[in-house]
Amino acid sequence: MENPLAAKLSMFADISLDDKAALNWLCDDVRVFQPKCDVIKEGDRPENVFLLVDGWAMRYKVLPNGRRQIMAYLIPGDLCDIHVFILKEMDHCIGLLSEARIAVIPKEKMLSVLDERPRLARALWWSSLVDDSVLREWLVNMGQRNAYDRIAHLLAEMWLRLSVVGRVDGNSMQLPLTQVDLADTMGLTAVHVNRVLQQLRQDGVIELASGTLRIPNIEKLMRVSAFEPNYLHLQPRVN
Amino acid sequence: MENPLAAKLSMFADISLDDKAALNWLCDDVRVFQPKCDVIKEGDRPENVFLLVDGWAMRYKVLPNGRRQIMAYLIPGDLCDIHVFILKEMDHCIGLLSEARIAVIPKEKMLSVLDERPRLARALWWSSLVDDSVLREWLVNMGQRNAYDRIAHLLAEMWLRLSVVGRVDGNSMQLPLTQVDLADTMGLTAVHVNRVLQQLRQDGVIELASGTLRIPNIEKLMRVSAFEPNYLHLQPRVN
DNA sequence: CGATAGTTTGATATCCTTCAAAACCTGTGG
DNA sequence: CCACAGGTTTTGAAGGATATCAAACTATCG
Repeated sequence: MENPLAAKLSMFADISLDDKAALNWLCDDVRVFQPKCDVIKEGDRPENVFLLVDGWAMRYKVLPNGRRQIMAYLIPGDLCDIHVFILKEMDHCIGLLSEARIAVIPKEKMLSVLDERPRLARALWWSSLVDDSVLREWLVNMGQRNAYDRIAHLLAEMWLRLSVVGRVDGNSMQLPLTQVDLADTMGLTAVHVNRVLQQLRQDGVIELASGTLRIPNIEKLMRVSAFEPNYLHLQPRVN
Repeated sequence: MENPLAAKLSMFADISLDDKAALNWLCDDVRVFQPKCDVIKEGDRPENVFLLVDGWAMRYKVLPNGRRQIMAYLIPGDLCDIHVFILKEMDHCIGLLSEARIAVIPKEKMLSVLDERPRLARALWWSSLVDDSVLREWLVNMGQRNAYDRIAHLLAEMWLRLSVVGRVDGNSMQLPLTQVDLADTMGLTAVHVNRVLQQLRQDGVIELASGTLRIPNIEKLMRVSAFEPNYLHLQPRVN
């Protein structure tokens, strides 16, 4: 399968064969991690950059009172901050939602590629600006949408992001999230997430069971969530 | 008054006199803008970077249904994305909350400084990573805290950020926000913000009137909001 | 096949919203 | 210097979305 980062970056720029080779070189140390383990912990001072090659991860934070907020999902092709090592220490954790294959990239290696391949550097810049944009949209989601629209919006976003990296198969995709995960993402309780999901199923918007999400009608999902894809900055609009 | 960006960056690294001169050179085109006007609009393709020298601005988005979400406050020393021009178009607006003095920096100028002053480039990198971190914390705030804690937390954050750039005078600061602004920031209604502010006043946590916020006891504010300043990455802890 | 994680259900509580109106500012023009 | 206009803050009453608690049900996996 193609390098998912190359797939994503080619939404922004033409990635040459040389660039692809450089990306593959970055990914020459791929390790397998078990689900539920933390790749980076709050307080760490990371010396490497991680590139998720396969599987799902999340950024999250646990408050003193025990509540957890998930702040981002990382999917194949996502880098965990190209420049983390600038900060003195991590202010949040990155944990795995599924088994994952992760490329471990020493910072020197990352920096050398950024240095020698300006076109790639620019594309990676674009990618991290898009990550910021996604984060802002999550804030909008939490602040301005009710539970139903909020969950629908998240599912639509993940569907689009996954399709860019070839992880959508027809009208279904893997969704390795429990209802508790969804709750901690959306600022809701698991109980309420459960009821909303039932509603979404009843309305024929989604089919969700045993880790597989089927979207019978993407337009409908987009419509009910008032989804505006511009914030994903996929200029050749997906779909 | 000192360049507020230099003040902020020196929280991260020693900024040399040369670096300061470079920063001042970046800021040689300062323009005055009136409150409530938009500096950048959704859909724009900005060719300049803006540095807020004085006043308050906000990032915000207006949904199709008319609801507004404020996603960040910009205060003196804040850049509106050092690399916006990489994106094809803006996905949100930047509007002014007060009269403001803004340095307009052509992208070439910005890029040349990043190129020639690696230490400064690194410090600006740090700054934009901190901005991301703040955004993530806002998500935590929305998702996991109730209205009272949420507002207290925001006020604590702004107090710290403003003190870094010398905008806190003793135990008071300017807060050019209406209760509607606060509501659109926190995902609450203005009515509820009003009642929570009354509660905060009653509890002796804040004094807020006519655009001035007084915090009689910072420790108390930090305590009630369970404020953990690590996400601001001010290594020599302020206070 | 029992243990454990995840999902579903019901009943009740609460936080926050909605709507509507009054009171209060602040600036402006007469 | 007053009056008026528009934005902002405050108040009250009532409704709704989501939380909380507790228990049952259902998968999944060694």
